[in-house]
Amino acid sequence: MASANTFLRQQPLLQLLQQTDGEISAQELHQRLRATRHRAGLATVYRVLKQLQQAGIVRCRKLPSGEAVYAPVDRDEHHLTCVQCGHIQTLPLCPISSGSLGLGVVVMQGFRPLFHTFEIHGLCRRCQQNEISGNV
Amino acid sequence: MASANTFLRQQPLLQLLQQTDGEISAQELHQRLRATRHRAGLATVYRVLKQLQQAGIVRCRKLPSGEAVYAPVDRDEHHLTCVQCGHIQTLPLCPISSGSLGLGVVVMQGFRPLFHTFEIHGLCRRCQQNEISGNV
DNA sequence: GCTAGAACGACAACCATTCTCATACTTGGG
DNA sequence: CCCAAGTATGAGAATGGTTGTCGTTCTAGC
Repeated sequence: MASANTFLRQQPLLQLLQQTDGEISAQELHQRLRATRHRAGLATVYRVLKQLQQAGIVRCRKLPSGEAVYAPVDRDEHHLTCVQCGHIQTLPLCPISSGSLGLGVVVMQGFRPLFHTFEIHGLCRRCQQNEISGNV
Repeated sequence: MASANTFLRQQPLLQLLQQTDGEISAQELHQRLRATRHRAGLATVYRVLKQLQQAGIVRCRKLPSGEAVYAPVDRDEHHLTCVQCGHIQTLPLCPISSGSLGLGVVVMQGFRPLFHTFEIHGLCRRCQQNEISGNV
C-alpha cells in the first residue's frame, strides 16, 4: 500500500526523469541515482517505475534492444526507428494530440487509458544507401 | 547475401505466420516448425524473422514481458495493454489506415517506413475494480 | 569432383528484469 | 517510550528471451 515513504521514493526519481532529455532506462536511472543522496537498489528503481507507470505519471517503451526506457507522460513524443541499425529519431506526429483519433472506443470498453506509444519502423537514409551499394 | 536458399527458409516461416491468428513469438514459431519437415534452429528462426522484417514483410512488437511477437505487416492490428495484469485486447483504431495521419514528414526525412505500431497502455476494467476494493 | 563462401544449428554467453529473503523501517497501540 | 506487525528495501541469485560462437553442412561455379 502506498505509504508516505513510497512517495519519498518516487519524488527524486521523477525529478531525474523530468530533468532528462528524451527517454532513460532503468539501469541508467539507477546509476544516476547512485551519485545523489537518494541512492536506491535496482529492484527499488524498477518497483517505483512500475508504480509511477500505473499511476499514469510515467510512460514506458521497449527498445528493439530489449531494454525499456521511461519518460514523463506529459512529454508527448513518438519515434522513428531503423530496423537495421536501430537508430532513433523523434517523430513530430501524434495521432492523439493531433485530435485525429478519438479514444472513445477505448473508454467505452471500460479501459482507462494512461498513455500511448506510436512508432514507425523502417530504414533510415544511411541504411537504404548501404543496401544499394554494399548490401547488408 | 540473399541466395535462393534463403528464400526457401523464409517461405515456411511466413506461411506459419499467415496461418496464425494474431501475433506469435519466435520461440513459439520455432516449436511449431519442429512439428513440420521444415524444422530449423532457433538462431535461424531469429535470423529469418529479421530478414522478413527488414524486407517489410513482417512486423514485430515487444510485449511488456519482454518477448517479441511477429505478424504479417498487412495485418493492420493495434493493441490495448493493461499495465497491471498485462492483458491484451485488439484495438479497432489505426492512425495510418484511418487516413488521419500522413507519413509525408517521415518520407521527407529520407526515412523509408516499413510498418508502425500504435499501442494504448492503461488499466483494464478488472484491474480498475480491484484497485477500488482490494487495492493492488 | 573440388573449392570458396554462405548458411546452419547446438550451445554458450549476454543482459535487462524479476525474484528471494534476511534486514531495516514505520506506524499505531499500549 | 517501547513493542509488535506489517512494509519496504537491497544485494545477490535466478530467469528467460535473444544474440553470439564456431565447427559443420550446403550451394554454386568451375
